[in-house]
Amino acid sequence: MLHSVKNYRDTKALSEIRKLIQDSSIALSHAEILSMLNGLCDRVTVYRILERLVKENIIHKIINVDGVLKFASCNQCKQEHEHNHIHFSCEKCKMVVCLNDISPVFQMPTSYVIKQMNFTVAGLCPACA
Amino acid sequence: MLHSVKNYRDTKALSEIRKLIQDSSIALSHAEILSMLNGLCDRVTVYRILERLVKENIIHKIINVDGVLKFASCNQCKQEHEHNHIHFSCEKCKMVVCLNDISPVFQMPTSYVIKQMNFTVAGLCPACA
DNA sequence: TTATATATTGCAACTTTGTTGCATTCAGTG
DNA sequence: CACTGAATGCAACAAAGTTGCAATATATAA
Repeated sequence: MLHSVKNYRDTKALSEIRKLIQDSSIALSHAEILSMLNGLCDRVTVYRILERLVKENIIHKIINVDGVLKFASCNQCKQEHEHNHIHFSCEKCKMVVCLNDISPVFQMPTSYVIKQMNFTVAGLCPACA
Repeated sequence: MLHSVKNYRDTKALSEIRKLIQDSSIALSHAEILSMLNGLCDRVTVYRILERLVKENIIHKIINVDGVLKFASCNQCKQEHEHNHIHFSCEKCKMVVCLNDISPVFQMPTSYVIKQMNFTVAGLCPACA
């Protein structure tokens, strides 16, 4: 796991949110995390912790088809942060999952500088199909 | 161009918004469209017209990396509505453009039912690079 | 263990974005 | 011209996200 650069401190809210995301097989939204925390901390704190974890490359941000932000852990990421896999967003149960093994192949014009990618396929997940 | 199914009516706001999107080389957000209209109609009307135009397959919806919705015309779409091209989202000038010629290739597990796709690559556009 | 510096939090207030209900207005038809 | 209902504006609301600041808690040194 990549290490903190700054003097980050270990708090109950931080470790709990980190655990929630790491233990989840699907990506979680801010609202979902907040309710799972059961009042452990404030709404604003969740925003700030998620922001930190993204910055630290411990979790990554996914936008589902409804425009809702979801967060998932970066287990599959090696040294380099790799996000060029596909995310699947179920239209029925709203779950979002990383399909880490599937990397789309495409050719960008050289005039563009690529920094990040967000590939989302939406439809029905195996459970809802 | 695909035709309206319902008894839609031609209003100033509708034609103006349609023209704005059609004439723009980049995708526009609700906020951008609203300010370009210069008070021609209400905020809510813009939402409703955009919703209609998407439903009519005249424009399509893109989610940029910041989670902001953008709208672009469907010029490149043939009979069938095709959205499996890449969208580029510039981190600096925030512009979003459809790269209609670039279709990523990938293989999904058969257990998933695919209904729509959203491929966004972010970084620096040719002008900002 | 205690003291200290500062990272983190909670709260309040605010902005932005999007939605809904309803009375009014306006486009299209006979 | 009159009529029907689609479209609009307005107000009120809800959800999502941000910011400033005082209070609190964590890591480190003493």
